[in-house]
Amino acid sequence: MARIRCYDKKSGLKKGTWTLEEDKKLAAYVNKYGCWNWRQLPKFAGLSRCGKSCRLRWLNYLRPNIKRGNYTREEDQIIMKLHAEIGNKWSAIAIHLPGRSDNEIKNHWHTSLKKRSKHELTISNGKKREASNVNQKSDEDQNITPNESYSEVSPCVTIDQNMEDIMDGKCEMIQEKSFEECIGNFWTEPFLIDSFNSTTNNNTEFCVPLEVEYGLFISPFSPIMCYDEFLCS
DNA sequence: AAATTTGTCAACCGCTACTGC
DNA sequence: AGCAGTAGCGGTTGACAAATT
Repeated sequence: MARIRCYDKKSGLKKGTWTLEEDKKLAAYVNKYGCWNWRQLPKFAGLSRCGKSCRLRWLNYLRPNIKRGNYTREEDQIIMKLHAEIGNKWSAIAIHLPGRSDNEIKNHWHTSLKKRSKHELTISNGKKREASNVNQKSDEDQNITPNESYSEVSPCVTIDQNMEDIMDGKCEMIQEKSFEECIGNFWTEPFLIDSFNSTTNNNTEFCVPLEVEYGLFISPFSPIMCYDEFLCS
């Protein structure tokens, strides 16, 4: 859902919906240098956003292999099961659903699963009370309320295609690979510096802090590599 | 066709945890 | 131990679209 774009007059920072241009800047910057410091990052990436906003946008929308679209029955079952066990620990639940962000899972819970969960609980309690010998429907039937169905194959799409659009096809993006498979490609070149003080990527000029510029920053996903090593490689 | 209600979900906000000094 | 800066989490908001009246 798009939000009206606006500026926070106090901080001068932009709020609301992210534009394609902003997505491009953020994705290109994080792809190249990693998230070395979310608070400082927007300044260096040329974004008028707060670090929190950038972090959220990256984690929920731009990071590689993020899934979008309908949830599979299996995913729903996992969410409901884990929620029954651990409650609103969305980040913990998200660990069990690769490609889904905690925010998305939380939204999905509030919009569909909560109701369904209550519905199932009611049915389950009713059946217990009745203790009838009526033929029970299969678990599958019980788990799906009318008008709801799941496709055999997940209709989910990863964000990769969207990222391709975002990067306008000019930046090498990961496609059709799991995040684990991609980690190498994705993070192995965080220090490809076009120039010492700035770097240009798709008409986007970045500023880079010295720590990052000289390879002192260590991406959590990349092997340790200092600038000297980079030169030697 | 217009008005109203409901559902969805991106994004914001406030709080806590963690880390380094 | 205390403080400051930062990251991460979960609750909430609000814009928009779809459904309903």
